[in-house]
Amino acid sequence: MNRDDLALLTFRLSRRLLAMEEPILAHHDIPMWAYAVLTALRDGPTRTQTALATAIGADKTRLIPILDDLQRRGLISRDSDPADRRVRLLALTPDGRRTQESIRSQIRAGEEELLSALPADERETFVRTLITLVRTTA
Amino acid sequence: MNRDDLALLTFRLSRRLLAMEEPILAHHDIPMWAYAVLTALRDGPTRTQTALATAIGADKTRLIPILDDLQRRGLISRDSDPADRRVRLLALTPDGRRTQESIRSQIRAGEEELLSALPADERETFVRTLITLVRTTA
DNA sequence: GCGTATGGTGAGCGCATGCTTACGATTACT
DNA sequence: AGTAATCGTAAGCATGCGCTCACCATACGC
Repeated sequence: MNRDDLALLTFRLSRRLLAMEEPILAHHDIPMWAYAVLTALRDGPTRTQTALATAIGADKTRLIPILDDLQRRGLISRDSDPADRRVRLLALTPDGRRTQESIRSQIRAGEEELLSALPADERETFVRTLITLVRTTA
Repeated sequence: MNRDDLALLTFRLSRRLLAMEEPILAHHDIPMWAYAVLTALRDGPTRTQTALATAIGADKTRLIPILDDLQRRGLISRDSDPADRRVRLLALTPDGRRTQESIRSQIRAGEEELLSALPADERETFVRTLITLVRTTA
């Protein structure tokens, strides 16, 4: 097979998908990394900012102002853990969850449109395999 | 479905695949964009550097030193088009083709290892769909 | 011949990011 | 009690990149 490398292919697709998301995120005034934070917290609170940074693939020192802004806007809560006062417990607020859901549904609509060109079984296989590969390479 | 967005997923996978490629490229002293150039030229010469930049998603002004270096190392040829002396005709040299093939086969080996965890039909569907989506979003 | 456009190139601005270092507060271990 | 490690934060360095502007050479249409 004479195809391009997976890195080049995923790099190109990633940039295009990010470009598709950009107007939606801009409309909510939420940068991409902030959205990644909201998305990561959707499944439940996170204990330690270090763990959150690792989960989303961001540098923890870069995360500080992002969390500051999300907290200031009332989209996340950031509490000291009584069990260990070094640690911050991070969670979505109801407002944060609503914002994340709103952005996600708009993004999802764009994804559905893009994926609609594919047979249903192929799109499902693609998404499932993508998730598997992200997990495998973690 | 409560999965992450495709942009976040492909962004993470892309970074990991690029990280997998990095030692291979470093060993050949070929930066990622230079490798993208060599890969793009594998299918045949390109007429205009502008077209090449567009094809690989790079800024044409960023391409200049990359092409300079590849040319200096004898991996590409860069000739003026007699039909239009503004234009550069770009092509792989035999050395460039060998270098691209060598890098590609090492990258491919790593990809095969990664993909080997998947059923054969799923990996083929994934790759084919990835290529389709890159084309669709161009 | 003139005006407009394109290709290639050089220079540079501003932003984002990976990474390092360091510090204070706190925890854990001996 | 002393030491080491961790968490969160601040500051900063170096690099890469998107993008703009400008210029020269060349091409094209009128």
